[in-house]
Amino acid sequence: MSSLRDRKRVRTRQALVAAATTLFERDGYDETTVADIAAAAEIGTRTFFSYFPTKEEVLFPESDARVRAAVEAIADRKPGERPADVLLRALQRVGDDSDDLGGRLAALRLRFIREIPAVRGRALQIQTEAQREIARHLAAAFPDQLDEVGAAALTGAFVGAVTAALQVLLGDLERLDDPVAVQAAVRKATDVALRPWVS
Amino acid sequence: MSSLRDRKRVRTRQALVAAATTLFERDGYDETTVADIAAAAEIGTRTFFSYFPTKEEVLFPESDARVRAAVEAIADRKPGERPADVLLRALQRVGDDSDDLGGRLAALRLRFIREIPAVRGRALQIQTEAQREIARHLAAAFPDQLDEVGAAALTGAFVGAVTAALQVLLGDLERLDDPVAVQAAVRKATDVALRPWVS
DNA sequence: TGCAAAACTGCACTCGTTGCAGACTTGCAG
DNA sequence: CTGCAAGTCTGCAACGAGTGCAGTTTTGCA
Repeated sequence: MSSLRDRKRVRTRQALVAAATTLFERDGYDETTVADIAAAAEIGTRTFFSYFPTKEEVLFPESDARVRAAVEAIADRKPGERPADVLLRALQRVGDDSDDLGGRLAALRLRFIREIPAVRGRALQIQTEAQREIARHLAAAFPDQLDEVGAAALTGAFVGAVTAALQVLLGDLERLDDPVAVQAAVRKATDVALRPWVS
Repeated sequence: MSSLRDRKRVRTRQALVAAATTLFERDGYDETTVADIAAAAEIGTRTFFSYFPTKEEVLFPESDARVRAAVEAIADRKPGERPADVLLRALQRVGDDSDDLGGRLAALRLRFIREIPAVRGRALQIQTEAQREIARHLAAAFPDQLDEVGAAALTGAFVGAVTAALQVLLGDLERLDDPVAVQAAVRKATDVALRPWVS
């Protein structure tokens, strides 16, 4: 049961994300201090760190939602599908999921991943962890065809290909805040990167 | 020509890396402050930052050597080789190169990549940049068979596969400071990950 | 209503990192 | 060899992220 305590906690968390989004949009990442964000959400500076362990983290709330989507896709496999097919479907579902919350946060995230090393680093870490988690589930789903290492290699190849392609495609975009263009880039990246396996 | 100024600068830089290595081994990453490293190398704390932009960076001197090796391998291609063949050779050469300087720094690096988020993040960034550079050269080497996006996807797939496999294999190792075991893991990772392409 | 657990907060502190300004070195032209 | 311009080294002051601590408030539940 979600007690009052829990609901309040969720509300405060969302308030922090909202406040951070607005401030980041207006002033930029480095120019916005944690104290600013906390004040805008009407909590003490110290308390911010009981909701998010670092300043970057506020840009990645719900980073596990995508993983859950992929894991679901693996669970939904039909008999006879091969590992690569399942993985392909899982990653496509993750891509579709990327029209994130409202989009403002997502746009900021893309921008700061370009601009701020600390944010880029965190994003890469999250991706790496997600990738490992997916590989684990994939290995579990095909115990006779994949060991842990093989599953990791396969997943790494797919994710690496899509990510690298996407990076080039997004690099040419000047406006990251146009969801249509971003979505198109994501789709094209998966298409190009995974074409060799679809055949 | 390397003037006295330049030679001195190189020497100081090496002194910093050496001092950092020793201190990191003795006290750990977080417990060693930049001031400690600077003092051990007999320079002012402020001056440290004119040699390395951040504390992490001291763990990655010469991060471009590996890239240069790969680029060379691409340049050395024989007529008739296909992009995947060339890339394969390039990555194998990078792997062989990994019995780094003396090995102490390399062992520390592996350990801290596991333990310290900031170091892990930086390592991933460096890898991403290296990957892009390699992709650019690959695209330039095969202008009629690869565009920028395709080259990035191919490179991303290879590097992603090897990295993910390596991560699993190294995860099972308890002693990162045994160069033989690490080297074996690297070799096995490339073998497993790239087997599908070798056929 | 009362009390224990959990949450919130300010305070003081450490550390990485930066801007600034002054002192010192080196390279080179005369 | 002398002197000047450029490059280097340094301490100092400051800022922001992040943490441990201790005291206060709030909430859940008996």
